[in-house]
Amino acid sequence: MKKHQVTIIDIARQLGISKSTVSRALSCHPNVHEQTRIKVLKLAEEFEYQRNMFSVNLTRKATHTIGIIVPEFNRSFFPQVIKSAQEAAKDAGYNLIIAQSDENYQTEVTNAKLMLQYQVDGVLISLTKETNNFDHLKQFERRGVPIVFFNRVCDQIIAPKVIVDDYEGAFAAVEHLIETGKKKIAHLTGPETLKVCNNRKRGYFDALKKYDIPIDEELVLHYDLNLAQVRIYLNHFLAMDPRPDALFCVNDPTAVEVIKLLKAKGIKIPEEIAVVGFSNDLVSTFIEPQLTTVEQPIDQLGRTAVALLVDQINRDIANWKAHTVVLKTNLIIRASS
Amino acid sequence: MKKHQVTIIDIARQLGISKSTVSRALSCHPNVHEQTRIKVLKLAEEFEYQRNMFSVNLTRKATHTIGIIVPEFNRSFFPQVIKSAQEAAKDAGYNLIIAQSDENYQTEVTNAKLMLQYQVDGVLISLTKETNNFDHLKQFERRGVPIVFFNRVCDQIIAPKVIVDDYEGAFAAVEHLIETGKKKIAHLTGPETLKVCNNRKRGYFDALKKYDIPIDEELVLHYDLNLAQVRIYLNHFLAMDPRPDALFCVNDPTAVEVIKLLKAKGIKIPEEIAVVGFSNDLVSTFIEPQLTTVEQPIDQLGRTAVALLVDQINRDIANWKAHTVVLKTNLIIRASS
DNA sequence: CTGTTAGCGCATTCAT
DNA sequence: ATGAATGCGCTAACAG
Repeated sequence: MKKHQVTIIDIARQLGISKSTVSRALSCHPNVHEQTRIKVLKLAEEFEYQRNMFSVNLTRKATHTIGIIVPEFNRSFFPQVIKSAQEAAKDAGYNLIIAQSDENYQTEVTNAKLMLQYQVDGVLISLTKETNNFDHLKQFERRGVPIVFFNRVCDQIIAPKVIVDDYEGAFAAVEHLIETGKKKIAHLTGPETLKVCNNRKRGYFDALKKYDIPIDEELVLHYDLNLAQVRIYLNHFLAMDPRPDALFCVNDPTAVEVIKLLKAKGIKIPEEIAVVGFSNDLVSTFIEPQLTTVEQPIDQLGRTAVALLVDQINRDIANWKAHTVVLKTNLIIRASS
Repeated sequence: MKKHQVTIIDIARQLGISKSTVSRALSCHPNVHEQTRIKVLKLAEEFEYQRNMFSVNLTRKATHTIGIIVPEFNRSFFPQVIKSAQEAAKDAGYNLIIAQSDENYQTEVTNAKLMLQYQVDGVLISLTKETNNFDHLKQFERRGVPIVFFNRVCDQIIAPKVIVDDYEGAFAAVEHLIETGKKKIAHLTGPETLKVCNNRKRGYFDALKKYDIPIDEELVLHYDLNLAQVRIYLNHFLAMDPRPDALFCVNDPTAVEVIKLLKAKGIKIPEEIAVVGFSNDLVSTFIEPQLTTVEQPIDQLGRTAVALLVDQINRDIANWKAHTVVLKTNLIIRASS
C-alpha cells in the first residue's frame, strides 16, 4: 500500500510560495530567483520528491518517450540493439519503453497498442517472423506517431528503415565460399515473410551467378527459425548426391546448430562441408570450429535507428522522410570455412 | 508532430451522451445500458480510441505496473528472466517497465528513480556488481513501494528474495569434480560484493571439507566479471606447481572463456584440467568440449519473483513478508569434466 | 521574478 | 442508467 506522494504543493506550502514557482525551480526555468531555486531544490531533496511522470506527460503534448518493439529476446542480438538504442535515446533526452513480441503476431499487435496508450513520441520496431498484416502499424501513421523500422523491416509501410547490407554481406560470404573452392553451396534461410532473409538469399544467388555457377532451387531451404527444426533440413541436404560441400546459414544460431549436428555425425568442417553464418553473435567464437560469419554493426544500428526516429519526431508530419539507411557489414573468416 | 488524440469526450459528443457514461462503458462498469455500451464500443473501435495511460494512472492510486531492473543485457540470463517475468506480470494484470543498469551503480540509482517517477506498484531488482550502497532502494520502502530481489540480492534490505540454491549447486559441482578424481580444484569467482558469488564459494569450500581436502585460499581468485580479464587469472593458476587439475568458474561465460584459453594453449580438457560453470547458459553447449554446469530454473525464477511481488503489493505495508525463496539447481554433466 | 488560472484525459463521487 | 462536478499532479499561458 503506497504512502502519500510528495507533490510540488507540499513543497510550495512548506516554503510559503506558489506551486508554479516550485515547478519552475524544479524544471530549470530561467525566471526563478536563485535563492528560491536553492530553497526549493533543497526541500525537494529532503522530501525525496519525485516528479509524477503521468502528470507531466498528461500536461505536455510530448512525452519524450520512445518505444521499441523487438520480435524476441532469445538471441543476444536484440538485447544488444536495445542497449545501444537506450544509450542513444538517453543522450537525445528520451526514455525508452521496451516490448518484446515473442515472435508472435498477436503480441506484436498488443505491444503496438501499448505504445499508443503510453503516448510514445515515436516507435522503433523490428517485426516478428509471423507478421504479414500491417494494420497495427498504419495506426501509428494515422495518429501522427513516427515509426522507424530496423533489421526486420517491411515494404508495405512507408517509413525510414535501418538495415545492414544483407545482400552485400551474403554476397561476400558466398563469394568467399566459392573462392575457397566450394562447388555445391546450399543455403538454409528463414521464412519468406522476412525481408532480411530474402535479401540474403538474393546475395547468395547473385554471388553464384557472378561465378557462373548454375542456380539450383533445391539447394535453398526455408525454415521457421525454430532451431529444433534444423536437423530436418540439414538431413535433407545431406541426403543429396553429391551432397553440398558448403552451407550458408541465415544467422549464427542456425549455423552453430548445423555445426553441432555435423560434428555429431563425424562430418569434417570445413573439409567436407564448410559452414558460414550471419551476425557475428557471441556464440560464433564459442563453437568449434569457430564460425565464419558476417558481422553486423549492432551498436550503430541502434544508434542510427534512434537518430532517424528523433529526426522524424522533430519534423512536421508532412515532411516525413522515408529513406532507408543501409549499414555496411564485414565478413569475418574463421575456421568453419 | 502528433495529431489530435481521440478522447472519451470525442466519443461522448458524437453519441450525444456524457463522457462519464463513455468511461463506464469502456471500463466494463456494470451500470451501463447494454445498448449504450455496444454503441460506445463500436465507435471507440471506429475512432481507434486508445486510453491515455497517463490520465488513467494519474486518476487511480495504483498503476498496475511493475518495474524490473537488471544489471546487464549481455548474457542470455537476464533477457530470459525478463521474458518469464513479463508473462507472469501480464497474467497477473500488470505491465512491466524494463531498465538495465549496465553493471553501473549510478545507472542503477537513476533507474530506481525512474521507477518511482513512473509510479510503479512494485519493483523487481537484481543488483549491479558495483552496488554496495543501498540508499536508493531504501527509498522504495519509505514510499511504500514493495521490492523483491532476485538473483543478485543483498542482505542490507529487508525484502523478499528469489535466488537459486547457489550453495547447493556449487557443492554438487565441486563434489562431482572430486568424485572424478580431481585433487587440486581452483575456483574463479566474481566480486565479493555479490552474494551469489559468496554462496557459490561457500559451496566450493564445504564440498572440499566434506572430502577432507585442505582448503587453500590461494586457489580462490575474485575477478570483476569482465571477460577480458580472465586470462590474467587463468595464467596465475597455470603458473602454480603443481597446477590445478580442475577449475570451477562462477558462471558459464567465464568457463567458456577459460575453455577457449586452455584450448589455445593446447591443454587437454578435462584430462589435464576439468572446467565447470554455472547457469547452463545457451553457450554451454556451443563450446567444445561442452560445458558441465549447474542449471538454474530461469523461468521459475522470473515467475516466482513476480508472484512474490504481487503478493506484497496486495498486502498491507505493515505485513510485508521478507522470506527468501530458494530454487533448486541441477548439475548437468557434460564433456568438460 | 512570482502568483493566478486553466486545463491535460480520465475515474469517481454525488446527484438525478 | 446517466449526467454534472471534482480532482489526480503538473505545466503553461497570462497577469502583475
